[in-house]
Amino acid sequence: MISAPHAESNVGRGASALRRRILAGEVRPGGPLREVALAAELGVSRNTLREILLMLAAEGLVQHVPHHGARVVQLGVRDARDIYLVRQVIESAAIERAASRPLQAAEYLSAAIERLEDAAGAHDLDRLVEADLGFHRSLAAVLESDRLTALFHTIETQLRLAFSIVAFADREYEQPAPLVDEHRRLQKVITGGDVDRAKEALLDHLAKYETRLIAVLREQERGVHEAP
Amino acid sequence: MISAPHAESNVGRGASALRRRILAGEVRPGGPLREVALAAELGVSRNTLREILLMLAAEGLVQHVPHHGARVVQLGVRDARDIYLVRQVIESAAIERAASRPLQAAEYLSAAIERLEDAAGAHDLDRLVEADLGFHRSLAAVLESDRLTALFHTIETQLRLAFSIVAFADREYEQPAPLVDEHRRLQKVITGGDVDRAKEALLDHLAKYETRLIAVLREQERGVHEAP
DNA sequence: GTTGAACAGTTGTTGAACAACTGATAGCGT
DNA sequence: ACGCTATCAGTTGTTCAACAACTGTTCAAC
Repeated sequence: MISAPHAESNVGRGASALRRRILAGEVRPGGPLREVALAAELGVSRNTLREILLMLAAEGLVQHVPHHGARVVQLGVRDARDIYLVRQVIESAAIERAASRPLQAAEYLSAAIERLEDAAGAHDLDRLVEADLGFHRSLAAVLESDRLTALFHTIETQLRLAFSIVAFADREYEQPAPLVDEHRRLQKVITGGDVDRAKEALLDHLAKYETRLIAVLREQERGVHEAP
Repeated sequence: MISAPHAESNVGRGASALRRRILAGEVRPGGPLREVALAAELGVSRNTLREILLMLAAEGLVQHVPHHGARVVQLGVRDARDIYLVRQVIESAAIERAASRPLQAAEYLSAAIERLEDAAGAHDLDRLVEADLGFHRSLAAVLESDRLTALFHTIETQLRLAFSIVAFADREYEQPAPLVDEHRRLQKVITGGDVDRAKEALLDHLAKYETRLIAVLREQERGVHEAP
């Protein structure tokens, strides 16, 4: 019964590898993912690669167009609005629930804040983005809903994809102090118990990032339109 | 440019067929889906069948266990709680949004009510279940969020799966009049504009069905436990 | 009775092959 | 120059047959 540590399957490994590549920007959003070439690069057969692409499609990293294969998802303004609407819905609900289980919420969020402070101290941009997302993931986790957590995960992935482009264009992350402060304020008002005020603070916070992301995406869309 | 009506792909057709079979109860929840046999029955190759299974897994109809293949999802009490939590979150959010676009909400919901009345008049149980779900789908549609709509769709599918078993055990649907009335009341209070009262009515409604579903699932789980 | 080794059934994965579709190119007629 | 269509190369969709890897079971040996 010493069940060997289950070397992950090829599609699992391949999916991780491709996910990493895409998030690293090795294939630009909208760019095609050719089956034969990718299969060779990942060292798997084409059939296996197709399964990998299906998985990443379910994760929202990849888009399937019939007879044109898979493309890396390219977020548009419409997607950004949708994503932030979902975040409003999920995270607001989490705030409501946090009010009825304050100790657990406080624990989750303070741990997240610590990670944010560490990342800010290390001047590591990737870790900072990660910790920012992590804070909100912890908030969503208060709901203890597998399905909402899964949805939040796909959204997180898509945001990471967007950030991998946006981060350079956004000065905010270069001055991490106010970002940490703002999340700390969020934490306090959420664990404070005043649901309405907490929700309001959250919506403000999200709206700020939404408009910022949309601005960059608009710029990008215009660029695509201008340069054929 | 007369682009022929795109005969659906094999995996699309196969997925529809298998979905229909599962929802028709031809494979009982928890039952295994053997690749070779199924591929033969659906008239596709095993590779294609695997893609089909991945799609249904993304839809939440099928569950993948490494080296044991796919099983029809078997909802447990925990799933039922989660599903109804998600419905609370999504439909409550929809009610809030409905307040700011009352004409559209009224239109969607009244159409849904009409379908419910038709189904009730026809004494068709399947159509009644469908119309019940349709009412709530219309409510969720007010959010106009692709991602939340998609999540709601997977939940709807899982509920259909559960109902295909539960409906027989539940007398409620045999007397459709109160069911229609309750939804009509919901419609009125939602389009009425009093968000808090509407939410309260919704939560009551959902809680009723949740406890009913959980009761049946518990019964079922006990049955499984007793009869090896 | 426990251990362990062979076994049959199933999933995981591969490679090659062909069909079907798409977009682009080149040629034709006007 | 313009529009049509025939062809073509590249890509995806799908199949097939085979083998490797894993699982639960059966059966024999101790």
